[in-house]
Amino acid sequence: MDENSIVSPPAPASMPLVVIVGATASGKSALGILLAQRFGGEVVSCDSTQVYRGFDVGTAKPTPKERAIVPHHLLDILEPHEVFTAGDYRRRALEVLSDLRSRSRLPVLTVGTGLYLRALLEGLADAPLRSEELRARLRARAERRAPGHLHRLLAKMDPESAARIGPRDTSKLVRAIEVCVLAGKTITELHKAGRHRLEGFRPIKIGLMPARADLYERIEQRTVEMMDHGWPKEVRALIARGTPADAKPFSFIGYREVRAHLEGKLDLPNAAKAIQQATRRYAKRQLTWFRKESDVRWFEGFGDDPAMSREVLSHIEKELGLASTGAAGGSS
RNA sequence: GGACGGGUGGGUGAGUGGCUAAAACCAGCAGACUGUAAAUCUGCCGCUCCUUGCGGGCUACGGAGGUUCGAAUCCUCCCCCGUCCA
Repeated sequence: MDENSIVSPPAPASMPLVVIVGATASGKSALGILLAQRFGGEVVSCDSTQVYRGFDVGTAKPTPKERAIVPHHLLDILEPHEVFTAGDYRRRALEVLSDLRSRSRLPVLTVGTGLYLRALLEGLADAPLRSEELRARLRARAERRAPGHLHRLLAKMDPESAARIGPRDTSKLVRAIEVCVLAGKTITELHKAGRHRLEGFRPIKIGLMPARADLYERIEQRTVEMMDHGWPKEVRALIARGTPADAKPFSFIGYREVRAHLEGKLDLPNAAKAIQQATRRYAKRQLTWFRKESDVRWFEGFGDDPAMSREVLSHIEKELGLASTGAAGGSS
């Protein structure tokens, strides 16, 4: 239960950890399965939406068939009403990694959520957890006062982060103030104090970067497929099961549109259009984040493209120090 | 054939003589982001030149002319779209 002392094996030897980053629909899942299969590994999802039980189609969660090929972790670990944060992800992922280490299985991280990966690899500052009460108070207060109130408030407590955060960025302002109030220190100070980064693992990061136009095309096509393959039915079932309308996963891309459609507020073609657009923008934000990620070996294509997966395989073999046995003909 | 209404930058759409390369929104592009991150927020967004500046030049509001120191805005003719009347 203690968040930083997950079992502490005596000086664990560095173990490889494969990390696959890429935008949504770039083929991470397929590649992850292939790599896990080939190198005796297991897939560890790093995705803020796939943790929710029952939200399958719209989150492009690996199917039962895929999950039968190779074990998957950190999928379906929460009920829809539960709150989950980057810190929670880190704790859960550390447990999984330590389990895989003890069984000598290669972890293969499929990463859609950049913040979660960073939280795992680089750690988080030693800052207080979120407080729903405080947040509610802050937001209520912000609504009563003139615009810019939170920003001015933060400027008094922590001028440095106030300078960094935009006056309209309520989410980040609230967190910065929350930290000050709860910790009695500024978020700036806490960040300077450092973070506990992941030890005992050697990340091998690969990135999927198909051409933008191809990615967008695939996003559009995949949205249509999801609509045809039971997305509305899934949402209807969730509602019937009594899932609260304000449950977090209902605000994920697509779920809000499908709901609106089921409620007769949006016709199917327009719902699909809205989803495709939101997904494209999301993919773009992911790429902005991943481009900054250090030490990523980028591959220009989709993860399920056979030619490309051969390239990735031989790259990983090299990284793992295995003799290149593939028909691809390993060379340097 | 006649009567109205309308044609504005990738889209929607404001703008009725100078403060307009032209509001706003969308799309697009780029970026920030250490605990709700599929979230939240920021910048750019006609072309071009340079000594990158609240800088210069060019092009632009269906087309062609005209009025005016000055026009997306006024006038004339033409083309196209919508509605209505024949």
